[in-house]
Amino acid sequence: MNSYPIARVVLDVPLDEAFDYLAPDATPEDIGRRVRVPFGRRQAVGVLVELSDRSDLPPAKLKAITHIFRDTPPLSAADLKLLRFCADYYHHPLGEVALNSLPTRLRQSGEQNLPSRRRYQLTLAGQALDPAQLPSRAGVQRKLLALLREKSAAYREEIADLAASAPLALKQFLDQGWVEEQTELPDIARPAGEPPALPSLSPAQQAAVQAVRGAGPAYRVWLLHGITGSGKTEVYLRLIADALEAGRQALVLVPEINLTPQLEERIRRRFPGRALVSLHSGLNDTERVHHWLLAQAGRADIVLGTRLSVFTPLPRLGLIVVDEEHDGSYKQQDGLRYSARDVAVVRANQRGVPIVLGSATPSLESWHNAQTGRYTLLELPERAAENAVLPAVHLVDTRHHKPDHGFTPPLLKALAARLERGEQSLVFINRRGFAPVLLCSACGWAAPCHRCATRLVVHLRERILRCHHCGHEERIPLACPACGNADLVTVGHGTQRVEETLTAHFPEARILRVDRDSTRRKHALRDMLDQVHGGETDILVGTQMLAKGHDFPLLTLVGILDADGALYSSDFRASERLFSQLMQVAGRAGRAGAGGEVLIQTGFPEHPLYAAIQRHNYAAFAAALLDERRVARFPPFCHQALLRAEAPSLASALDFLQQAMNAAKRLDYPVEIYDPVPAQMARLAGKERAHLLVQADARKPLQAFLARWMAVLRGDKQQKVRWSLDVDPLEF
DNA sequence: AGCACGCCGACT
DNA sequence: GTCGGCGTGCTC
Repeated sequence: MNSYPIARVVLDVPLDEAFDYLAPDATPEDIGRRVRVPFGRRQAVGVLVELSDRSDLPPAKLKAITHIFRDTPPLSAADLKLLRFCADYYHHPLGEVALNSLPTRLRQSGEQNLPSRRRYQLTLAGQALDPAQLPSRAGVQRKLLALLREKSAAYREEIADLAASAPLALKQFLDQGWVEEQTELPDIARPAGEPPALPSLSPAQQAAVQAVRGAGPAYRVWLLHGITGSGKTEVYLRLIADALEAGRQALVLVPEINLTPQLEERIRRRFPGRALVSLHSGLNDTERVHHWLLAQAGRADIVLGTRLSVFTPLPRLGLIVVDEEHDGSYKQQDGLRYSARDVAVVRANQRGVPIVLGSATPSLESWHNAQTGRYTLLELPERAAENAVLPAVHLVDTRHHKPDHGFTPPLLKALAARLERGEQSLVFINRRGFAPVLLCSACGWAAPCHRCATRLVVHLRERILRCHHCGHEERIPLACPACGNADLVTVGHGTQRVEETLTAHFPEARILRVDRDSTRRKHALRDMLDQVHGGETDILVGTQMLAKGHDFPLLTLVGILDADGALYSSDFRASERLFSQLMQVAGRAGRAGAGGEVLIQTGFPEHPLYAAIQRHNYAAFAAALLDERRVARFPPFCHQALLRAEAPSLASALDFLQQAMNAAKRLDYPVEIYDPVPAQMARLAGKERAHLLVQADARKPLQAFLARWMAVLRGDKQQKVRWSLDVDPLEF
């Protein structure tokens, strides 16, 4: 009998407690291990988080653990500490946090399907075997014995290479008890070859690398601010090299977009002989668990992945890099609504390692932290590539230059000039489809989505109306369903209409549209980008998708249509996002020697956002936005949490929130509690949504309040609305 | 979240 | 007479 007969187990259920089980043979080594337990009528997989010599439950209620999975290492104390932090900070059950941090294969109760490689070695009996005892004609058996003697262990493939009948000989050896089989986690391919010659660093890059190096291996947050093309990646690579040199692992986080492969290739080439492992949505479950296990075993040197990989166990962690730290995809928008960037900072702190947050347009939160000295700012002010200059940004005032089908004469002229010179252009419009509105010219009816509080977008090519929020599709009506008028008009522009307009203007041009619709096919985006790089395209029309990462050396003009919408949005983060997006798109122009040009069509050319874009002046714009936020007491000058509710009717959602608000006020904490309001997208996929904002000047009182409030809300059993808490919300 | 049990409507 | 609707209650 063990001195710890009780195991506390957390499970993937929305219950904020651990469950006690009898575990007579569990040892402290098993803390952090996956276990299978009976739970109600079924078996569930959980994580053993604590051992105890007693339970508060009557012994009759205790069931025994079914199985402790000892085929993989347990989560370490450090891993569990990070998961506990997330559970506490985001007020989410530890079991859900822990189980969701594991690859799906490990959430299922299988130890049989893990990637493994079979290895064979001689048993004592096998070692004692005299080859003369083998049948005289068994040459293959002799060869096999010789191989196993020489190598002490051999993989199945090596044995198969001996002779066609070698596997049979192996089976005979196994049957005789001369050989035993073991399984091990397979390695991954490491690139061979010499490290490439290192590119020389600009003075700013050099200074950044030296600063981080000089500070040593301790925790510190570095904000690497560098415009597109300033060579942030090269700085990451030098710092990763340092970490590897010191025998540590590096964790590199990237946004959820399709440019991971490029970065992966670049890192792989840079570190021959090192094991780089990726964790992103393109992997299947087997690859994912394989990579994860290699990281956990300390056999992967570099882990490159999206949001979820921030939780990957890394015993030798020495450096964290968060590329494009401002990117919204680091924030999970359902379930555990964590920010991988923020969790990465906490993790670096817990592990005592440096973390580098990189961006051309840092989030105002990070920028503010750099201004106040919590983070250390590293600036890369110049483009690193030789001859590379920043594109000239011009504003085209649409009040003077009237757009025809979305295009002003100056933009058309600029496009024509590029065509003449054989250079590429990019027309950016952040709206796919043909037109955002189908309007009845007689009664003003505009095709609505019946499940969302939004309008359907016209997709003329497919002859359908599509909701970009819930995916609902319907045929384009022939007449207005409200008044019967047959004159329905499309209003506004999307990528399809822009493509059509350009084709009409430049019939000889090779035009390529790149958006979610045109790249739905597998590898479509890659094929299209190859076309662009091969010079087979004259004009690119595209959305956001084209803004990120991709290099277009032949591109010298970027035209931006319809960006004004975000200028006066009710979302206080809209202009921050627009700025970041425009900086990124503008950065596509002129990465090569030729100075690029950016034309922005706008009805508000005097807006400070555009002035800042023109001067490529992030710092000035950030300062202005931070002033606004300070005055309005918005983040980062306060800390927020949003209670979100979803119900069949808006009234019931608001009613629930009203009661939650009353309960919150009774708790009497120094936090501000706002009235419940409908969400910005009040109806989504048939569900009415509303929320309630709470905010405080400091994290501590907010957190203390949230803990009490959640306990009250969870205790109140019968609510028919679905609700969730969003700490540090980005979207309203 | 599952997965039961439990008590009221249209059907082989 | 049953199959099945989802209300409500529990899971160590």
